[in-house]
Amino acid sequence: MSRRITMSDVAREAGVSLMTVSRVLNNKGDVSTATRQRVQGVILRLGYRPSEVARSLVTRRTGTVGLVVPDNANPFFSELARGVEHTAYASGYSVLLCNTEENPERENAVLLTLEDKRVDGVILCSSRLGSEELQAAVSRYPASVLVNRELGAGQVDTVLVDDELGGRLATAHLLDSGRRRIGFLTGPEVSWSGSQRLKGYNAAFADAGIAHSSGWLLACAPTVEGGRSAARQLLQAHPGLTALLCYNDLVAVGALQGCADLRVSVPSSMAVVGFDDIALAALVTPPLTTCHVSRYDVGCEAMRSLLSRFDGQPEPRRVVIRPELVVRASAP
Amino acid sequence: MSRRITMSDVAREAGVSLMTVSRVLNNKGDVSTATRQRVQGVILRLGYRPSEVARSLVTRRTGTVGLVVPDNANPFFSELARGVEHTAYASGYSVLLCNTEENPERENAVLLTLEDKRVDGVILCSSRLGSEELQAAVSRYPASVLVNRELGAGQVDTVLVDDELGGRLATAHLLDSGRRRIGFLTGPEVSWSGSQRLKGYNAAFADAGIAHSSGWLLACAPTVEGGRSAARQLLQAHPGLTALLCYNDLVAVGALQGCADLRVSVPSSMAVVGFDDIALAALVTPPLTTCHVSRYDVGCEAMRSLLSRFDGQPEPRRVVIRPELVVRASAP
DNA sequence: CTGTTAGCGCGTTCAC
DNA sequence: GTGAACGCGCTAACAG
Repeated sequence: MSRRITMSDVAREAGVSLMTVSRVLNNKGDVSTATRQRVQGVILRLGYRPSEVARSLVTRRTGTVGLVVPDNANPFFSELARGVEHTAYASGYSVLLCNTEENPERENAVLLTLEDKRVDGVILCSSRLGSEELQAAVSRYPASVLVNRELGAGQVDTVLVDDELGGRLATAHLLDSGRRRIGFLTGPEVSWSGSQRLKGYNAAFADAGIAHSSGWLLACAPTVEGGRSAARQLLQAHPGLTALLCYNDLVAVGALQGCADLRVSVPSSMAVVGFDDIALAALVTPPLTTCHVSRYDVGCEAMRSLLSRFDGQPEPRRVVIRPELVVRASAP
Repeated sequence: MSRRITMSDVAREAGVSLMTVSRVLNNKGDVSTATRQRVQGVILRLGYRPSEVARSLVTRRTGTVGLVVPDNANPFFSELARGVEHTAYASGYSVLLCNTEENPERENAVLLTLEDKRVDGVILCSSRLGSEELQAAVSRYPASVLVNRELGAGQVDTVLVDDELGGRLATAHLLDSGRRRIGFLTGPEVSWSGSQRLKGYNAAFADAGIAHSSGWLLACAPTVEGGRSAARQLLQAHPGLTALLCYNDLVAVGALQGCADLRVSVPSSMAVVGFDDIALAALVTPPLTTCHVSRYDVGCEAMRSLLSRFDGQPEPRRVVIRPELVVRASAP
């Protein structure tokens, strides 16, 4: 590769100074129409492209935001990423994608990288970090948004799914349909959203004045396999259960399989409810009853919070997205 | 936010010159153990983090690669992105994620942005650009890899799925099972992989010495909805078809729905075969026969090609990934 | 072993 | 309307 064209190449070729080139590029100051057109001609002819690296060094803005997710292969986050990228692109921002692979050390490492790259902001999803660690982390960026995680009292921009409401809706639906012994595959033990859904689960039982047992709860990996093995384990320990609430749709699909393994038929003997309403949910057999959440919208909102900060808005935004129960055959 | 700590802050605090700090940071040159430890102490105490943007300006390397995909919400690309990111991370690179949304203008726009950001390389997936345009585009980066797309003769790094083989395997399997009138939902008209699979489809018929009709082909959007409506349209136009080969698994799931709409039962009256073997494929009813391709591996290989270029390897790599037919109930 | 001098490519003062 | 200086934060040559 030959040396890249620089601003001075353009300036020399057009017979003007660096300043004039800079001015036409940024539409700043007054430049006579004649020289402006001449400069623009040279820029096109030479195929000159200003270096964002050099520009960032002086403007102290990179036009880049970091997106940190546990796993981009999980449909929840890949769709969220789409929303982030779409909104970012519309405002001229780029997105650095980082997977933590559910590993806190790696989460810290990618956050350091993003700091080194001087991103203008960070969108941190489902962080597995402790509160102090997280607080310290977010304070190192010009702006940051937490998704699926709360911290302090309105100190930091946040986009949340109202998981407590979701857990309550799902549980209430099951109770309404006459199921009273409802198991709950709660996902990763440290999961914020999992604990929120558990609150909703407990609240629904309390609302209905029905007793339940903590033995009906079981943590699991947030995957199909995690759901399958956990469902088997829970159903064997508690054969009297008549429904399974699941951390997310992947776990619910696994639960479906676990039920099949044990010759438990869904929904006649066992109702299964998921969370998220990923594409899969409507397509498995039986189709999943689940809490619908538009993760594309979650991504858009998160990016929008960053943008409003970039625009000078001083107060943190707090967006709460309400899930809606979608009733399908797995829990009619 | 207060001013960031810079190298001169560290130098002043440690009582040394900028160069010495730089040297301990990069483990270059010789520094006495005493001063090295003193400097490292100051760095930790101040929480200093070198600016990658300043460093990039002088080293002319950003430690960042661009990943351009049609749609990160498509499982194929989100898993590929995971592979790219994993391999990149292991070698200290970051990934800028860009969606083209199947729009050539947007594809050109994101490629310009990546050029402006001075990425060290680009991974361009399923490009919809014309050959000349594409040639011009890739030549603007220090390194680039094409995925799911060929260009020239071994001029550029390439990772391909052997889609012709896949099309042949799938079609031959259907012919072997006694199905002779096989429709093909070919996906987007400009799709490279679609046209390759069509070659395999034609080749399998030729191998078997069986006649087929171009009326059995129909283009469609690469989505569930696209597959559903296309399947209905094709089956109504050609009621004699006994099998449907589909551009990808999403289209195949749509085809399953289209068959259900028309009261055509799968697999007894109609066999359906997909491509890619996304998670969904094994979970729908009936489970999909499909061509398995590890898109995670595709992503890893693409990034590996970039890395070998960064390491000075002059010859382009060409990786061909062979799909494997996974036989399930939709086409036994 | 350590410091000094130059830039990397661009925007931001000021003058003219 | 235009240009000459300077600096953003850091590394690559040279000195010493």
